[in-house]
Amino acid sequence: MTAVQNPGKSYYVSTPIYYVNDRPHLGHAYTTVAGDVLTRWHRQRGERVWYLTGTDEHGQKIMRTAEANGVSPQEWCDKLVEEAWKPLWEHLEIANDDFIRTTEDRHTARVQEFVQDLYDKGEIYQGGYEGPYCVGCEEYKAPGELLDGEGEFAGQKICAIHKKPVEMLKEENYFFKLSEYGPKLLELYAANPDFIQPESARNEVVRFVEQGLQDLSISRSTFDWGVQIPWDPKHVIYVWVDALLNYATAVGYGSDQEKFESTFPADVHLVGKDILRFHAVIWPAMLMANGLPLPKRVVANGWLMVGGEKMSKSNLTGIAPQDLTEHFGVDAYRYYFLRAIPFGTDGSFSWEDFSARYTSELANDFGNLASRVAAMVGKYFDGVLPEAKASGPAEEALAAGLAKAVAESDDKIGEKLDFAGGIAAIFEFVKQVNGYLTEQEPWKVAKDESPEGQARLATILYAAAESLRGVAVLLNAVMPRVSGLLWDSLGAEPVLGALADQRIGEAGTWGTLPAGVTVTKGEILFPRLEEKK
RNA sequence: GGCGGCGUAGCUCAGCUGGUCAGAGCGGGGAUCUCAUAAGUCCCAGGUCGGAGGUUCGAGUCCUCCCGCCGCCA
Repeated sequence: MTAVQNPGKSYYVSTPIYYVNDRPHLGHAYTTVAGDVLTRWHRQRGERVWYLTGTDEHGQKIMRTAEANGVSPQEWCDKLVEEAWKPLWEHLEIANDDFIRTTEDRHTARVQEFVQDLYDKGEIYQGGYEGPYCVGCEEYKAPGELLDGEGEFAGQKICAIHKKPVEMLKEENYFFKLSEYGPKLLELYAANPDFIQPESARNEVVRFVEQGLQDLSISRSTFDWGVQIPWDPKHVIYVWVDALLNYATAVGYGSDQEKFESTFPADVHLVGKDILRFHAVIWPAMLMANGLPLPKRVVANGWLMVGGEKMSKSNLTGIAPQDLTEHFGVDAYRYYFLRAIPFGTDGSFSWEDFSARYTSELANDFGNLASRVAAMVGKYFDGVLPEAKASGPAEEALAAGLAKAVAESDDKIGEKLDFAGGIAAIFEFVKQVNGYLTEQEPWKVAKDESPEGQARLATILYAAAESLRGVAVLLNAVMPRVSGLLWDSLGAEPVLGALADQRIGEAGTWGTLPAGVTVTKGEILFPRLEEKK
């Protein structure tokens, strides 16, 4: 990690600028939840944070989809954004600071300025182009990467990704001198090995750039759903150039310099593997061309495999996030994908695995722990958390376990974006607390009515409750609602303040939860799942 | 067609530069506590490490070929 150069700068994370051609699916939600956990974590470190998401609404594909549905492109986007995208993020408790739409004036005006700047600097020139074009990909294809059509498309060339016929297009286009940035990009990758993650993705990008870059066609004149080229309004700006700029326009580029300087560039651009190249090649080249600072990291997450069926932009499965949250709940949903699949690698998901982890990890290990501790404080101390006056080695071991969980999860979640590893560290501690209770047997100690026995009982239950306090703080970023329930159950808020305000750095400070708080049993954290389905 | 990568216990996966590397979690089986969401804790896995050769004193761990997946490129 490099030292912070601008102390007042926000930790800035973006989701991909999602193409709003259709409703969001599991893959979109996976990336967005990851970014939400990452930013919530950094907020709990006490940092200034900016979490951006938004939608890419231009391009031929959207135009045609809208046409097919008998509405204007803008109406189509409005409907999807308002009825599907924004509601899903609310549903999943995504705490984004902004939601930018590329059809908004604050974006389009700045995009024109940016492109005009490049034009004025000689980074853009006019040229002609003719070739096979895939509407699905929104890009020209090299003849060699096309497949021969079969069945209804027999005799035609089809796109290898979309399996649909390509069209021969001829355009007078404007080109960005991307080819000149190959060496600089390779230098960037070499000087910053972490710029692209994971490593497998990085290697592919490096190899791609090493083979030599072509100049990028950045205008289209065959349709008009886009941002006009300022000096030649017959053209609209290539949708990806338009879209990528959201990461700058949304944080004040060209309009609010103070905001821009305190936010830009991004610390982390989260992307799917399919759009990695746009973010790791074109985007930094665009910024270099206009003398703007480059993002710190572009991190690609892997594919989710469902029952062996891979999901992708062009192969949507029928699974909506709501199909899962309905059964498992939002908190468990947020937890599951990050816990079960190492971030950055492809991973398979199944209903059965989700169900198994829910029952074993969330309900039995974690939820039940909270339940048994609250029940005992209620039963033996009338719900008033007693003081720990007889601590010993067992309690020291617990405190050390919590400190370790804090350190490990902070490094893994907050720095390495290893959500699975970080969550595992927290749950190892949960397991340790269960083991502690089994060894200490407070239910037996409770029968010893001597002062020593009662002091020991008080100490055990205090230690268990204090452990849960730490767990609530650490899990808040991942499962805000349930962690809040636990926080309430511990009676912590009146004395310690809101859960979201608890600092990660202090989460391991043993003895933070003061004796005397009112512990209540409260709502079951993770109810057992219904047998159905 | 060229180049990554993958194929390890029922399931999901760890196994860096070759010699406790045959593992973890879950499921399953057994024991045990009883505070708790019939939850907790402890014990039990003998799987030809995709297949066939080869290098080596010794190979999931290196080489060759083959089979099956996946990605990038052409």
